[in-house]
Amino acid sequence: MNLSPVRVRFAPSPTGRMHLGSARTALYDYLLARRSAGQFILRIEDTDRKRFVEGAEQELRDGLRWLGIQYDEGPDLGGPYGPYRQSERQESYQQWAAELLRRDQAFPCFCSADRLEKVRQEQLKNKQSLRYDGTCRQLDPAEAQRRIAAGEKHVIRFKMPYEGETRAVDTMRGEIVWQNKDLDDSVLMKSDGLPTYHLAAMADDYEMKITHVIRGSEWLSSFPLHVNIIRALGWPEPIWMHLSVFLKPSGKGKMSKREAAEAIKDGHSIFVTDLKDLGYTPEGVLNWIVLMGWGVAEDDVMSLDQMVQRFDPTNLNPSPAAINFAKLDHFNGTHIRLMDAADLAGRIKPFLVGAGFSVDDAKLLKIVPLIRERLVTLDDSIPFAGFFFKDELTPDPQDLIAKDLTPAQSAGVAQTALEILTDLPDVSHAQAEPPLRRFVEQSGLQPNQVFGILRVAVTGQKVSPPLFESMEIIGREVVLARIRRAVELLTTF
RNA sequence: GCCCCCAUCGUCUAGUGGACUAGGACGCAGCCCUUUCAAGGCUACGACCGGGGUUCGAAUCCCCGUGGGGGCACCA
Repeated sequence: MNLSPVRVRFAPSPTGRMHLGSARTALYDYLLARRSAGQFILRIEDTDRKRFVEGAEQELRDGLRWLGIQYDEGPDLGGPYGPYRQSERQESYQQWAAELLRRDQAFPCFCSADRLEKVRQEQLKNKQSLRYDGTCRQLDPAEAQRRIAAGEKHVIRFKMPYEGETRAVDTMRGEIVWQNKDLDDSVLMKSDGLPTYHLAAMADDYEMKITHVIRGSEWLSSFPLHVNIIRALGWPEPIWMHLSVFLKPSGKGKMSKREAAEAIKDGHSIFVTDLKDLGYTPEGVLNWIVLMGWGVAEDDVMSLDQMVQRFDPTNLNPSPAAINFAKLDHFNGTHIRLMDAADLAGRIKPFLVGAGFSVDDAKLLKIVPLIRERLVTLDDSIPFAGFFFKDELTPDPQDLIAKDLTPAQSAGVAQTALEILTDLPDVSHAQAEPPLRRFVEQSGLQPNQVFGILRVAVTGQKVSPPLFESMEIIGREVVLARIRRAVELLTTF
């Protein structure tokens, strides 16, 4: 691929939450920019005042920051081509619209919403394609001028050629050809004086010197409009890539609101900040989404930097991809296992604190190696490490009874173990294991019967990190107290 | 109804005319390891949508079907 520096932009509209599709587009933008030592720009497309959502831009920025996708220019950072919010660039759009009018590549349209709707119904009835019928395109320019001067409400539409064809290249798909007769005279400037995406995005891309446009495939249908606007104004054309959409897990249809809610019920989510709260790591999420639409032959576990090294946009896959949360779990667990203890401890701590535990850092650092390979999400640290920070445990007495043993027999086992441990200077792994193993052998019991009782006694749960390592961290006094308590529970069962 | 895009294991994908007995990953199943749960190791199962061409040779190129997806707003 060509490695001369690119300028790419991630241009979301602040109309909702940041989802996986956006994150992946931003990631590809970032990878391409870094790979070529170019710039990655964040631009906010807020020309729709009706759909504006307060806080959406903040969530976008938080999401990007959390993922580690850093932009070089943006609304909060500034940059040489600002402002980076479309609402702050209105004069520019008005000028370009005027220029299009001057070049006879656009026309004012006075059609009312009512009339347009009637036309649409008619077309629907006649099974025709749904598009503007060209009424105002025929208007005498002087007449149109008079009506504008008189203050009549109007929009500006692009004058799409009636004949011939439009050709444009998408790097993932090659050349695409449209018959101009199938194309529409789309609105460029709304009657409120604000531009539509079509004009605003093209003008910004031109003024911000964007070289590569990476966007969702939902833009494929307005692709010919966009290249025609660019060509009408004589601007240089960027290189285009239209990314496939994400399909719901079943593979049938794209992610919907309903499906998003379904995922949340399942302990997953398609929203970036939710994933963070659920205990997913940026590494895991990034590794997961980078591979949806792009493939590597082998070694698919990658850090962001490794992705930068390997990313090749000519290898992107244009077909839609079904979301697979099991794979997110896999990548998240894998990256957790790759972290060093201090790093992981720092990430786990907020989850433990959030669950109400007061966390001792030194202790947590010792716990981390024990639980690291058991975590799928950071959130899993709560069941695996919580008991280390509890003052008192109340195990279910039922759980203290070993398989094939009576409560009384189980109590006897616990009592013997308690005596063995009491005689020891400490309950370190090295000190505690040999005598307890000897006890298992002499008693003729199964290891899991003895250790099972102790596990529940010491950790309060049937599933836990390794027993001896856990006891060592918990410490002699607490371990003995907990086993004593278990004996009590079993004898009064 | 119209326009456009897409098509390899259940899923994400590698594959750019001969190196394909179609590779990897997830999941699933089995085994090993093991005091629980994991992790790890090994093994198994599993795909070129269909039909026509082009070619000595096609998963790969072309056409047609079929299936899937996106769009057809004064939303992005």
